[in-house]
Amino acid sequence: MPKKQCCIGEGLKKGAWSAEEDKKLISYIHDHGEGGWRDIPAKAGLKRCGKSCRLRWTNYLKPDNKRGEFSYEEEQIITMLHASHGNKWSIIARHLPKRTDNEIKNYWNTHLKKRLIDKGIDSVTHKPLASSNPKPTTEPNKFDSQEESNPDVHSSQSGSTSSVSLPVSSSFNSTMPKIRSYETTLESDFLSCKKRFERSSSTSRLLNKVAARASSIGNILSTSIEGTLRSPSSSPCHPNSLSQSSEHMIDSKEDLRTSIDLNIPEYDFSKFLEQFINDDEAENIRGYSQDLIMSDVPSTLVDEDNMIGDITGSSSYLLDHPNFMYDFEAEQD
DNA sequence: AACAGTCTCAACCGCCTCGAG
DNA sequence: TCTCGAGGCGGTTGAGACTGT
Repeated sequence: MPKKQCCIGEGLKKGAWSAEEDKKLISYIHDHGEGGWRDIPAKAGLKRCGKSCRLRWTNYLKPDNKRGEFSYEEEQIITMLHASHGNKWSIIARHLPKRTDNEIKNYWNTHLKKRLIDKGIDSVTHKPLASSNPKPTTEPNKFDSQEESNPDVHSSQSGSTSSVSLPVSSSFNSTMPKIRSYETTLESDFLSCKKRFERSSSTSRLLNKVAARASSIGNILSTSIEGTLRSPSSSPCHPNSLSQSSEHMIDSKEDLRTSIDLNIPEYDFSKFLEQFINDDEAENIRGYSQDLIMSDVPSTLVDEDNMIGDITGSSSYLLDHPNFMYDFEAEQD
């Protein structure tokens, strides 16, 4: 039997869908449900191929679809997942149930990819571009002369210049200890971040922002993963063990949310990673953290209120998805 | 106002996967 | 085991919107 070719036929229409066509398709799927796409055009009175109908429905007409601006939280998730999966848009879309892979793909290509490149990060590997410095942000950053909080970070700059980008491109691995030595012992809740901003100069506010987000994300991850480590029978890299141990550690999500451990003194995220995770995975997580930091708004536009919201948003996602890291492995397996 | 260049994103293309027979 | 076809997927295109001159 000769293979019936899709999308090739007399009088099949291409290009943008009209409102009338949309109406016919919606009406048909409402009455008969999804599936059997090959037969839908004829039954619905459309001069389109079945594939075109399916794409139109899934990408645009489906009522579940969330459209419009991507939230900061969504951007963070996409960036993190892209660091792990690359251009596997369908996998990424599964973590954002109301977004289509096509929409995510478009958003990546038109916004997020450029943003990473502008920050000096390779949009494929999610690592700092080796041979080039990040492009300066739209406005130059001015390091205050009184800035003393983190001289190490200053030393990474060229010294005399007053126009700098975030001091991360040189190497996130080497930046982490600097951030930690600056002030990563966070207090009991996110509001402590705000206190620190209030008493800091513009530059240290910027550094605080970087440190706070790195610490915050690190602590969220550690709180989730430490549950696994403390469970005597668990294997830290096994997806099931995490959920089991989480039950022991955390009575409810709300408990976790309120007791999230921001009191770990001299918290050493890098060391923590080395304890239980292989080098490649540790590298990936550093990559996620770096992306979270670097995908921020231009560094000169520090908005404390938004930042607190951003941290909370990113953290909330991780709280809601305690198996987040392990889902990657499960999917890849 | 007119034009050119750039950006966005819906839609298409072609290949791949997987289940049915 | 092989073939076929439906559906899924990622890359690419191009029309329209937007922006700058």
